[in-house]
Amino acid sequence: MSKLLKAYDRSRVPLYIQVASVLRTRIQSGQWAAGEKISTLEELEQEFEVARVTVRQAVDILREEGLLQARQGLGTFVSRKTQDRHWVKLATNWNSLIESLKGNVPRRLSIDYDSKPNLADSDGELASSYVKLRSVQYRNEDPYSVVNVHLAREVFDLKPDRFKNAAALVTIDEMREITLRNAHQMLVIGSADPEVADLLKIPIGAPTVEAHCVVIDDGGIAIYVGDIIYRSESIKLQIDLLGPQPVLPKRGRNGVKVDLPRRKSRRA
Amino acid sequence: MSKLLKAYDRSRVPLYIQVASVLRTRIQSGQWAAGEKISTLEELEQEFEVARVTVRQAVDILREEGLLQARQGLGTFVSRKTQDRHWVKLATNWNSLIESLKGNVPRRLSIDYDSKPNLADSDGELASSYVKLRSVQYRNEDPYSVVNVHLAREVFDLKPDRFKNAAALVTIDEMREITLRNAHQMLVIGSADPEVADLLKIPIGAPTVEAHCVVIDDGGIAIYVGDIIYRSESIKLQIDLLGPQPVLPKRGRNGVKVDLPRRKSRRA
DNA sequence: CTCAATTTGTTCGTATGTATG
DNA sequence: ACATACATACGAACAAATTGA
Repeated sequence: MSKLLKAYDRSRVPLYIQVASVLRTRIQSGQWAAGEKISTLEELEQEFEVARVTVRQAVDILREEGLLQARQGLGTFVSRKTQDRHWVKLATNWNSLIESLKGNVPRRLSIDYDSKPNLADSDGELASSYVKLRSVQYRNEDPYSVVNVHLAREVFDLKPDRFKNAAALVTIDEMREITLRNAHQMLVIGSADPEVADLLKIPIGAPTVEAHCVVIDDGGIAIYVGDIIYRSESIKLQIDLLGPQPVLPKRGRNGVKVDLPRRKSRRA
Repeated sequence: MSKLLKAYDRSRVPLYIQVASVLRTRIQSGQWAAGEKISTLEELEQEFEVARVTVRQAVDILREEGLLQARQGLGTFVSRKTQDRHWVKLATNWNSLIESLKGNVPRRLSIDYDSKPNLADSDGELASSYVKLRSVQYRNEDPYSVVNVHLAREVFDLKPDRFKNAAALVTIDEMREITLRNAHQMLVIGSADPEVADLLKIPIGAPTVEAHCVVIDDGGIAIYVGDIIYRSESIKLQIDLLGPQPVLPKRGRNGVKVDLPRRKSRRA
């Protein structure tokens, strides 16, 4: 029994697929550079402790993907053109979040006028009613996130047309009449259900990044609740550990007067 | 051809596994409450457009997991005791990071005295030499992260014994003689290679959160470079969008004099 | 109590995919 | 390339348990 069979039992994914993904990672991470000759079939056979045919199946997959080229009698080589992935940087503060949304064009899927969001503990209080907006975000014709937004009805009614056609947060950011008390985001790793898989063009069960984003106004009401599902492939998160700059009130030039977070309580 | 077959082609994961994970998500998300009767086999058959037996295989998996209970003639029900997962909150600032590390006991795997870390663009300059520490972090006997730390040799030599036996960042935090200029973290979603899968007790290819954490001293040298791989299951990330409090210099009571990040440049 | 409707449980046959040696 | 074994997936038929009319 191969060393991997214990792990194989855990995963249930066909062995040759597993081997393929390990090899793919080695190429994409640069562990095997472009043009380089990779281990021989025999070496791989021994390393993974699987049959020769199984290794071949794995290599075949990567050949179809264009990552590998095999030449009889010579060996298997990493293709030259290994274009690196283009990353989408997830925003970790209000300003960059708004900035990143400005260019985006959401494709609206549906609007539902009678729906309530799920709130966690520190997500403020429910508004009396919400409008639910569903859309998909694209970047170069490629879908990269599914967005489910619950917008407090009173806020939506202030600029219904604008909210229907632009990113909701950008619109909120522009509205002088709204003052924010808090805005936060909770991220977890999930996996794509059939519907999301279809929208994002990824396999069912593929890992996703699920963001639960809540904006609370000065009345303590959750006026915006966004549940956003990103395809995890192209997501990067940059976090400055030593105090990212606080959002300063001067930001008000754009209309939003932001309450500074309280210095206390956080570490209580 | 079933609606899912196109997606199936994308994923290559056995159909019944895919169906099982969708059902599992519905239960864990509370979409199907505890005690509730779920759709009949026939309905699921139609929804997923797969054969009866395939649905049954999926249900069987969840029964073995204890999530479902089936009763002939009656239906299939969600088990009462759906204990929710216990999350590990990833730290997003220095103080909470240090705090979260203090209790932890790393199990050292190896020490390598001749190894260089991979640095990204804004990761500062390389020190002349590094010590590489490899360990696994546990929480209640369960492994949850694999840690690969490169520590500047000069820093390591100041307290070699301490660094060998405690979390490196905590030790750095305690050292008066070190002043920090910058510390940041880059997160991406990856997948487990055989070695990591074995250490974290997860299937090969299971999604992981890869953190690239860099600490730069006042000389611009990357004195600490940690590549940490978390099992993604139990990771939560909480981000305050409206200005998380900056780490104040008063923190120096603990020995570390921290340079405030510069107000400029960031948005240049 | 019996009957019918509903729903899970079981089995057969067949075709294809996966993995070994 | 071949022979073997087992896993995956389909469709269909039938058996067994539960409920309510």
